[in-house]
Amino acid sequence: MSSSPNISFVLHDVARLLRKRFEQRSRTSGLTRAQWQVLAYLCLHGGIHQNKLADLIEIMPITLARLLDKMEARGFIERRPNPADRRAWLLYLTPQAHPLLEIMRANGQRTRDEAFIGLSADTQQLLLQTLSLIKSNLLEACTQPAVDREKVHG
Amino acid sequence: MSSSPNISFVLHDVARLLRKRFEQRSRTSGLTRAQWQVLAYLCLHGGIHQNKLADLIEIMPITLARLLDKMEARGFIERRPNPADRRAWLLYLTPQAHPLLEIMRANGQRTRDEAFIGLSADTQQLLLQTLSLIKSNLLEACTQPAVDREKVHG
DNA sequence: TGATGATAATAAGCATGCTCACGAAAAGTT
DNA sequence: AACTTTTCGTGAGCATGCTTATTATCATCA
Repeated sequence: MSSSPNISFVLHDVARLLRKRFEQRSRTSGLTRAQWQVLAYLCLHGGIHQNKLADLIEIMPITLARLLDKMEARGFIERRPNPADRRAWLLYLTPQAHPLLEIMRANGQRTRDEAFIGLSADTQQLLLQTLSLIKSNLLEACTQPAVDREKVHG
Repeated sequence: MSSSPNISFVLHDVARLLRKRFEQRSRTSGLTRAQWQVLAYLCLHGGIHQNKLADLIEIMPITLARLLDKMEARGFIERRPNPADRRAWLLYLTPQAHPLLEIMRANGQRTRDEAFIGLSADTQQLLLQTLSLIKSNLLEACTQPAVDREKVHG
């Protein structure tokens, strides 16, 4: 690491702060960032399986299962049995989830507005492109074994 | 959220994947990303207090305390008593931490190399500048109260 | 049909981040 | 000196992410 700030650390900090700010805003609404992401995807893909949804969001199925447990307990989503495959659930938003969509969307937008002060539309566009490329590089890399250096003096 | 991918979600994904890939690489070395960050800062600031270090890394002091517990148990750092202030510890790397610095630096560099395939040096530089600006916006924003919208129909 | 393998969801257990709360010690005030 | 406030570190408890392992069900093929 050079003396200039490490881009990975900064990126990590930004992600953490975005989440923190979003959740400061959404505390009374009762949805966290991760739960809101699930809700947003589920809104577009009603009736999806858990593993498919986990694939879309790119998290581990078990991570999604835990999120869904909480959201189901709060009445925002439901798991309907799938007659064609008794292993899999079909996921749906409940009616009471719909008012939240608008609120969460607005909270996300406000958080982004705060975060992007001083950035031109072009810069934001470029940022999105750059991040998308990095994400696709990393998704590819993560599927390949990573050879660690030996413990000491490898 | 429009139909185009939300920049916050992508940013969050990239941070998560960077951490995942780094830790795939570092598994046998026994240091996680967060612990490596602590080690890197501590290398530059031997003798610092916990709260000061937490401030530098911009995490909550309690989060740092937990990290230090583990790193102390593994013999990578030590907390020395501070005769001038019995509340505060003075933090130091141990000698056996030093070989790890090089290994972790190399792992970080390799992870970044994988992540930044296809990005020009200029684009990387711009990315760093952009992220730094966003981070500073968010640090500012987080200090101010966030007014939530009312629960429903606010 | 019966064994074998793949897939859906979850369990167990860990790491890291947070909020809230607390005790001990220092610093400031009267 | 005594009281109040601030600061340092940590405990408790939660959320989200991971790896690894398990159970139930489905799919395949001999």
